[in-house]
Amino acid sequence: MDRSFFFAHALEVAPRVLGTLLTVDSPAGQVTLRITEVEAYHGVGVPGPYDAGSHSKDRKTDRNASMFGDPGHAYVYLNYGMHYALNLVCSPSGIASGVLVRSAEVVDGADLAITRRLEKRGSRSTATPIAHAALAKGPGNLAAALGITRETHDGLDLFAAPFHLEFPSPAPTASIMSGPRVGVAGHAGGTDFSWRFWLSGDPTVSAFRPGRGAPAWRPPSTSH
DNA sequence: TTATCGATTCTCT
DNA sequence: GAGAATCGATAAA
Repeated sequence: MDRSFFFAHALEVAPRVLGTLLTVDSPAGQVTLRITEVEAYHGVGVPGPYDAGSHSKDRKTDRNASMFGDPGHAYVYLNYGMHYALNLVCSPSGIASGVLVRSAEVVDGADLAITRRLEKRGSRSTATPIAHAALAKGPGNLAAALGITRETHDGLDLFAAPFHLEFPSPAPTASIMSGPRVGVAGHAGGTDFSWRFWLSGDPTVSAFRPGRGAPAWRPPSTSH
């Protein structure tokens, strides 16, 4: 796998990135993930429909600057004031396009991932052990398991330390599913895009949560 | 097993 | 000042 992989639009890259082995190194050790669930986002100036759920939907800002940067780099942002999320920047520089890594299976460094998850969770909950399949389930958990923050990893090259990418073999194209993105409300005209991709039946794929914040659009009533 | 709700802070209007 | 690409605990069933 080389950088040219990321020169395409996020929508093309997203399904192909499934199964990729992502390693992040740190002084504490390294964690390797097998990516199982992603979402595509794009911004202003990109061909295709207006993506109202994207951070770069209107213009370049301080936060989303990395999304306009070179492909094959990381875009990391803080969400809900407490969770970091990792994006893989796509498309040539100047075009905002990225793949949000939602979930993955931890294939190496599980002990370190557990430690980081428990550290972030704090002393509040003592019980509730973390199942292996849930170690990197959801964008916030995934970033926590890898030890990724905006301060330390935003804008970094994915083809240089501390990152390492390895293409899967064989590519698991046969079992790829797609559907609406998660947690993105208020799409223009109520339309959503099937820009979420995951490996069918994989236990690490995050659960779909309907009804968090009512959708801006409702189907016409059949009664009355 | 499924649904609801509080936590917590940054970003952009 | 509102709302956000979420998580995990607790309540309800």
